Amino acid sequence: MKQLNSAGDNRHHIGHQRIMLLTPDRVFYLGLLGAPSLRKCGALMLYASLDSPFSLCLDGGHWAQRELAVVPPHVCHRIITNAPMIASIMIEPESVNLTRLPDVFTGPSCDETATLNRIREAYACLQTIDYEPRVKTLDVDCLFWGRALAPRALDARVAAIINKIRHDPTGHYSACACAAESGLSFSHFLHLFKQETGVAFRKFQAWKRARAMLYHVNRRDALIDIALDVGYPDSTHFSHTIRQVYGLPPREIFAGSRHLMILRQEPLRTDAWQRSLAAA
DNA sequence: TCGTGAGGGTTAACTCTGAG
DNA sequence: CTCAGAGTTAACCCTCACGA
Repeated sequence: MKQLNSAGDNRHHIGHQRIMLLTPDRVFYLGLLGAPSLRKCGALMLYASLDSPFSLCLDGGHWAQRELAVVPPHVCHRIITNAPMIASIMIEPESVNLTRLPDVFTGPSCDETATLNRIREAYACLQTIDYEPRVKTLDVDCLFWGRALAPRALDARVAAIINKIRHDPTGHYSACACAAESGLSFSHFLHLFKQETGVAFRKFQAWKRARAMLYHVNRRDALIDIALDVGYPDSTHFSHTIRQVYGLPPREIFAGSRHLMILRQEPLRTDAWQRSLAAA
């Protein structure tokens, strides 16, 4: 396994292993991008190039060439790259204190080169893993940002509902039932939920369900089976929603993910991983 | 047969306002 | 801070058609 460098251009370390780390609050993806049309994810997105820059268009605005870019949750965007692989990181906005994120997310004061190098180093480290370990959000945060990201303080009643959805995003939760469970009226629950999370209850649920698909992207079953497993009523609805969120039809996503290694849950332990955590 | 797209009706959810 | 009601919105669900 390779020892991680702490500085300098490390792009030569990154091989061709496609990898995705999945925790309930984070997705770290290194792999094919395809040619997505408009996409709109419910997570805070960070894209990082591995070699050549990519082009990004936010909310129908101007195209910009970038090596590193942040897209806020639920913002329509389009991304194009000629590079075979791209790195992307998704952070569930309700899981972090948005005012205490690393510089790259919060403002122009970020040292882009250093951040890019750190991300590339982290992915290079991930690529040295030769078995399927289990992942903890805390470990991955330390690897990528050098520290655990500060959690968001949410109203306990909203947090309880969010936690329930996090544990089973494929389930169906009516706002009415959730309100009753929280001891709130229907209208106040919806109001409080949006106030706390910044997103409407239904939108939140729809995103979590679309996100749950990621756990299945290297399966070879029929899409209808996967759609049903993820909680969609049929393949039509599945196809439509996934295309809206990821900008690609499910068939294309699954075709591009056949050789994707998926790491999930907890805890994750390798020599290189331990070294990088110790150095962080 | 399977995956996808489009259209239309239904209904749950959203937003706003006002009141206790 | 909480609740209730009314009007609006959009997600859901169903059906059908088309192409591979």
